[in-house]
Amino acid sequence: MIKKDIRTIVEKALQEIGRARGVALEFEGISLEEPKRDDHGDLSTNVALVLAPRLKINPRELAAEIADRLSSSEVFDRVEVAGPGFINLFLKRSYIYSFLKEVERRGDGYGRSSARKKEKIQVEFVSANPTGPLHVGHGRGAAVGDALSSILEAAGHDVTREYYINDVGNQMELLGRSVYARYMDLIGREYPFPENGYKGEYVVEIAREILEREGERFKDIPEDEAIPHFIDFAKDSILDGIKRDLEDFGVRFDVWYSEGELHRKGKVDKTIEELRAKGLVYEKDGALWFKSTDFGDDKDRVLVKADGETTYFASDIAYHEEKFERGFDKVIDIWGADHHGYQPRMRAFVKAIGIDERRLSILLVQFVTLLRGGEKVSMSTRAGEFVTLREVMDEVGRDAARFFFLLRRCDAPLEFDLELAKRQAPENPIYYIQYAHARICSIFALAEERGIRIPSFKEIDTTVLNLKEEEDLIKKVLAYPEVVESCATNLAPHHLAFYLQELAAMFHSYYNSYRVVSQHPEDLPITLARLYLCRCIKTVIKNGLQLLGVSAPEKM
RNA sequence: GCGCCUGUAGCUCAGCUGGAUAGAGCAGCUGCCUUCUAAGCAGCGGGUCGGGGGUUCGAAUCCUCCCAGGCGCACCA
Repeated sequence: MIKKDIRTIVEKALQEIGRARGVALEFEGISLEEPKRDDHGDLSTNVALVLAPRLKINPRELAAEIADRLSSSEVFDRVEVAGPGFINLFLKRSYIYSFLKEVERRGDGYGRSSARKKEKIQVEFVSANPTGPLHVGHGRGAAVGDALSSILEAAGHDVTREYYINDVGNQMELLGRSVYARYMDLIGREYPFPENGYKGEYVVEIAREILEREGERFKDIPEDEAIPHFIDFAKDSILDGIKRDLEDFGVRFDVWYSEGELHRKGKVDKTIEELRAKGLVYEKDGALWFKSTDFGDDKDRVLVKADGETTYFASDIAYHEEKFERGFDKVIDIWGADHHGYQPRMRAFVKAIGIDERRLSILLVQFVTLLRGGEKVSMSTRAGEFVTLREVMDEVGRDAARFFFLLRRCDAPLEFDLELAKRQAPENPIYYIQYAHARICSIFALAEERGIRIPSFKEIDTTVLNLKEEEDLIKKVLAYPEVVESCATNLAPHHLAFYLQELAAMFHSYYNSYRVVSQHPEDLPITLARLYLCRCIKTVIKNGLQLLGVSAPEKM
């Protein structure tokens, strides 16, 4: 808010100078940011450094000229030129503090904005095959995808959360056979367990469930006739479990998109035909290939195998084409890092159908290493020994799980210490933020007990908030909308987690040094102003945690 | 071999759309609960930003080469 305001003022000054010199000066490529050091002002800009070469004058000279014009504005206390030509802007306290009324006015909506250009964005995430329960890695993808979606919504976009279900093909076949084998086992028949079959305990449970419901009626039905039943039953059962896990994890999808459906309505064939019409496919060794190398991939890819079956890639490109056909301006895929090799071929396809590549973003989420008291918990998908999202949620709770997943940049591997995540101790970062919120709530409880209502902006005198700590807190609170915006443009939800930690740290420190609710009646103006400040902090923490999918408890 | 990701404090990591003296948490040590929640606060120590070269007024950030680790390189999904 403040930054936008100031930017406009600086732009105006530039225009004036440009006009005087007969050159068009634009703000593009220029930074306006909060310096780390206080003596560099509330905001600092490098305009002069960037534009001076274009005017062929000394940066400091240009800086002085700009500073001179800026100082006529009443929002600045003073404007200084420093270093090689930075312009440091010192804002009037009254000007900064006046923005605090926005926090009250917007309330739960503080931090939400209407984007300059509202985009229709699809975020596809998790999309785990319905061949087994979600594991921790999927959990990370779910937390990141959901938080990112919420952030994009807050930034004013129209977001669709989507899960793509690979419900056809070899893997489903293998799943069905695995369950079938376990079923035969249960009724005492000899049947070889498929090679590379799904060995997890859940497969046995599904077989047992079928036995309970359907009895031994598959005993004498030919294998080929029986297996489709097993596939369908297993798929539905696992998918139900996945949906339940995600729901309990607080992740809700707008669309569950079935790969089978894509085939049934002929979209896969259609996409292949389109490529054929463009001369981008060819036959070799009995298979049909897409010339992805024409678009930067390092080898061509098979769309239809020699046995006539289409590949996973074929349906995936059909799906992606349809995403754009459905009118999404931007498509964001969140993949496990093991799929990164897939990126060039998908991008190749997008380019092949003439879509601006920038409309597709692919976020790679790195692996999660689980630790228990510093020791690695071993996981092997192969052997069916992986820790499920459900187990982690049950052990550490939903809030801690979600928060831990969001605490790292998503393309960096994550170490998740289960002991730490559930410890109710200061070294656990999740409680730190929630605790700040709860503390504010309890301050409010005390105030009300003393008959002091939590004031609105017009009931306070902001000039009594003259402590350095208060000023810093206010600036931090006012920076929140920009943080949300930056998370949205950078597709980086972890920034919000860090911001909230910083805000909580500033609050805790303030809380320990100063009293909000004073015992002395003559301090009422200060009490009211501080209560209002707390109210703003509380709003930001609550709104921020909500975007991350973490609760903001009133008591802890 | 090729490609992608990563390399920052003892550990886990921010910072990387270039900005002015590189940050946080944890671990270690020292203090703080008759006052709004000690799940908290204050203080102390800790760094050749993997290495070399380059671009720039300015590089942890951009380019390049090298080194180390992870992952991927199917007519599997």
